[in-house]
Amino acid sequence: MRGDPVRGHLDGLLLAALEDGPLHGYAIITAVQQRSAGTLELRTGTVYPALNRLERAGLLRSSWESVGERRRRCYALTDAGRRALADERTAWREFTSAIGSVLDPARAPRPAT
Amino acid sequence: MRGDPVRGHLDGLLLAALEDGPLHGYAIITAVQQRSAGTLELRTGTVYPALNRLERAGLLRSSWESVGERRRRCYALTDAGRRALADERTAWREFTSAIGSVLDPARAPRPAT
DNA sequence: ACCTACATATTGGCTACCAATACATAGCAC
DNA sequence: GTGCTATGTATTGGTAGCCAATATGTAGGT
Repeated sequence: MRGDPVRGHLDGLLLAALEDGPLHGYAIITAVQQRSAGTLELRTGTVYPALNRLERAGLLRSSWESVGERRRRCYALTDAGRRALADERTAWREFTSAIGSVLDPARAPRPAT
Repeated sequence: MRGDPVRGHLDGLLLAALEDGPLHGYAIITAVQQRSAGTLELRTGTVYPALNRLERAGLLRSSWESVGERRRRCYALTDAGRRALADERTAWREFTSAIGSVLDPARAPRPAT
C-alpha cells in the first residue's frame, strides 16, 4: 500500500512511531513499515516535509545526531505532540467507526429503527 | 466529519449504500449520513461526479424516475459493482489493520520479534 | 413573497499526497 | 577501483480527489 490512501492519517502514524522514543526520519519510515507488516510504504517526499511541518507546529522537537561521518535528524515528541497523538487516536476511532458502519452495517449494528 | 478524510474510501461508501437496493443521489447522501449516525456529510459536488464515474466504470447502472413533476436519477449496483464492493471491503479491512497496528500497536499486536 | 426541503449538476480551487531527482556516507562484492 | 545497495536528508513538479460555491428547478409550508 502506498501512502496515498493514508491521506489525512499520516500525522498520527508519525507521532505514534515516536511514542516509544526519538527516531530519525529514515528510521520512522522503516518502523512504520515493520509495524504494519510491510504494508505501509511511506515516501521520503511525504515524510520529511510532514516532520518539518509537525515540528513547526510544536508537536515534535528535532536535534542533529552524528554517527561516524553521517548526520541524522532525530525527532522527539513534545508534550503537545503526545496530546496530539491522543487526539489522532480518538479521531481514528471515530473515523473507522463511521466508515465501518456504512461499509459493513452488519458488523457495526445501529439500534433498530 | 466532512468528506475530506473520506478521501479514497468514497467509492466503497456509495457502493455499500446501494447494496440493499437502488437509490438516487440525494437519498444516498442521506443514507450515508444516517448509517454513520450523522457523522459523514457527503457533498453533492463530491457525490454526483463520483456516481457518474462509477457508472462509466460499469459498477452502477442508472435510470430516470419520475415522482410527480420531479425527476430522479436512480442508481443500482451491477454485478461488477457487487464484486467491487467486496474488494472495497477487503481493502478497508487491510487499511484499518495496517494503520491500526501502527497507531495502536497494543490493540493489534504483532508476533513477538 | 419567502423559506426550506428535495433533487441534479458544474465550476474553480486547494491540499496532501506521489514520483522523480539530487546529494552524501558507508560497506560489500567482483 | 568500480559499481551496487543500504543509509540518510531534502526539494521539485505533478495530480487526484476532495471542498465550497453556484446554478437551476419542483414542491410545500407560513
